[in-house]
Amino acid sequence: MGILDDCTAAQVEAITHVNGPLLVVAGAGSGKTRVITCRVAYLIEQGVQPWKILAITFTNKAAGEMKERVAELVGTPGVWVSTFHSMCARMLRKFPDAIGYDRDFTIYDAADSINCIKQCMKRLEIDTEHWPPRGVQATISNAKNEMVDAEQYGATASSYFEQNVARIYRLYQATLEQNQALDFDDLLFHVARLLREDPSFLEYWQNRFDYVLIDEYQDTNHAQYVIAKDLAARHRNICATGDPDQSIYGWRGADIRNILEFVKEYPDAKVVKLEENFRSTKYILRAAEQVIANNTERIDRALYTRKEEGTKVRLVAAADESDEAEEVVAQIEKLREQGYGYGDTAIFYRTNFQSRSFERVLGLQGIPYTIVGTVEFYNRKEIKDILAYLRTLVNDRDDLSVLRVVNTPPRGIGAQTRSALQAWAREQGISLMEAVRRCEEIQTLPARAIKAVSKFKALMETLAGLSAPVPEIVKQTIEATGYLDRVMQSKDEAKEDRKNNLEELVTAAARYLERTPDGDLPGYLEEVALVSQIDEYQDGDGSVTLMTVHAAKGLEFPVVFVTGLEEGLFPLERSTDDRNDLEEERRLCYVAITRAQRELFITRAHARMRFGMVMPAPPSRFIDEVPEDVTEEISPFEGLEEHEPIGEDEGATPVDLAEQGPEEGYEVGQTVRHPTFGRGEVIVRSGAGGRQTILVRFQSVGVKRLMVQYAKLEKV
DNA sequence: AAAACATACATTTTT
DNA sequence: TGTATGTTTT
Repeated sequence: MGILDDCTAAQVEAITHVNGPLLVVAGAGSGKTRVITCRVAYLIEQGVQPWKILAITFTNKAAGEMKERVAELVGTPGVWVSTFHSMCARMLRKFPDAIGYDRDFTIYDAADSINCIKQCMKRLEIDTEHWPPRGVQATISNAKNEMVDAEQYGATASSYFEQNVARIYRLYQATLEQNQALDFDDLLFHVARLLREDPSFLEYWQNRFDYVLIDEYQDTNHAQYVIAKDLAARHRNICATGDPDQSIYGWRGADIRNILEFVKEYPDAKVVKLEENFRSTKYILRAAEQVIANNTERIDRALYTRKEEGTKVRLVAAADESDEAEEVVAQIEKLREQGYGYGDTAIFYRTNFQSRSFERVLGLQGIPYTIVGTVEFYNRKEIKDILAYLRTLVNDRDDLSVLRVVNTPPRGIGAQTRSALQAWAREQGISLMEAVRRCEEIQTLPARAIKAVSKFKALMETLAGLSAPVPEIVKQTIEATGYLDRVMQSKDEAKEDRKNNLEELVTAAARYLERTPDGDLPGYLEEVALVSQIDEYQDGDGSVTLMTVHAAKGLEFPVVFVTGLEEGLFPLERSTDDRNDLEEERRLCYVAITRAQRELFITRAHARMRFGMVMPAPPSRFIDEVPEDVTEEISPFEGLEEHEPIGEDEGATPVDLAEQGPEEGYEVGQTVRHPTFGRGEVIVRSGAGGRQTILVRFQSVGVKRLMVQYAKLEKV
């Protein structure tokens, strides 16, 4: 089986271009990832040593899949395939001295980072109410992505906010160093900086790779751009692939210009365009094209497919989010009659909170479903607690983690004692754990506290002394610390869940060891810190997949529901003012549509519960941008045979459809009276005839959803 | 130190 | 609406 079998001429051109810069501009569904994979295999076949090839992907999942496929194609492992973040972590662990760190530094995730910033703000006596640490973190993160360090930031800070951020940034950075910790942005920033400032670091890594390939180049930020460019500068064998229309990470510092200006950077670059789509039917592709055509910041392209026309894009307008979910489920059931399984189906939404209504209805109907990344496993309290123990074992200078575990579960080291420990550590210029070790020297501590702290110290020494495989260490930590006992003794309603999560953590460690037989605790912690939501996703278990549009990047499904197409939600309200933001929302919509292979539904609700209040939701402008000749409207409730009546009026007889003319219906603004709810105003209506549903805001009980044919309403 | 109670706030999107 | 965090009470 040859590498180039089944490839189009354009694909072959991209795969076989051996020397010099190469840009592959590829539309959605054009087999871009396959091209990169084949190219890597081809290079090896041409005699390039596998370990001289570096391929950078967007997620760890994509990296794993690519590695596997290359091994299948040429039977050679050894290609370095990873994400920017994982790659940088490995580079820094190789030369930790270059940044003045230990080899076993800790990686802080976003939550740790915010936590740390919060503490810095408290120390600086900066009001965390007025300036949320989350916002400060985002500002610092952006600066790092632009490779602006704390000093530079301070030098250019003009507003009062910026000046305060500069102070926080400085202390935050100093704290990170003291804790031997790096946040996500540091991983990139330090590597990018070292490549520029440290000649030996630059030389080592430039010589290490002959070929550098970067997938999803449209989503690289400035630091990533610098890293890719500098790594490839010696051999100039850089291959970037991407689709400007799928750039959806601008808010994270991704700079679409990186791909748009690739040819300026490399004037001799070969550019290959892949315009044939192998994924979607004609109707779906037309819809996607017409939507994205409304963007101005783009390279005009003509995508085409040789696939059939297919089914038209179905537009569904539901009454509210519950109705939307019910309608989606009804359509899923209907498609099953046509041979589609649950596993063929994906439900996409703009924001995570929208998953709730779908979860509820799917659960109620007993339909198997998988949510990709809502309450992330590694964000759960019990998991973070145990991970903090493990981090402490690897790097005991990480005060943040030590502080987290020192009295978890409670062991008599209260707030007083903790403050005393912290103060003394600061005074002595030592880490918190060092202060724990020397607690007997602290004059201000009462004997009882010293006893408790000493016990903690002994516990940590026991754990640190374990030389066992990673899953065993995790298990020991959960048990020896008394954490599990504490959970089981508590009256916490979720204690069984917590126990299961802790067991799952041991299993996860075992899986890690299987993948990485020589893996150790530091390696496990690094992997845990850098897993993404999508990395956990496994298809093929026959369940409906729920995820945000962002998470859907790179995936495809036979049946796709793009939900919540409402002004203010998709596009998101805060993105509608700025044209660039709006265009990114539109690209996001384009990404969502182009995930669909055969059946595409675009749904919306007339009203949606937000912040506990029902808000009217006008249709998204993106719906108008889908041409009418590729769409088909589905009236609500179609296919839903048994719709539960609202209220207890079991005896109500359905009104014959024909008997109820449009003049019988309710209009928005109509005042009505209900036997139990009293007076109210119609705020939303949907459906027609006997199946008309209205939302009524009652003076006494708030908003209720009523079906006109069942509710005993009278017009006032 | 833990439970009971109160209130604030959330909705971008993620490595 | 639901969760997360803080405050009071025991």
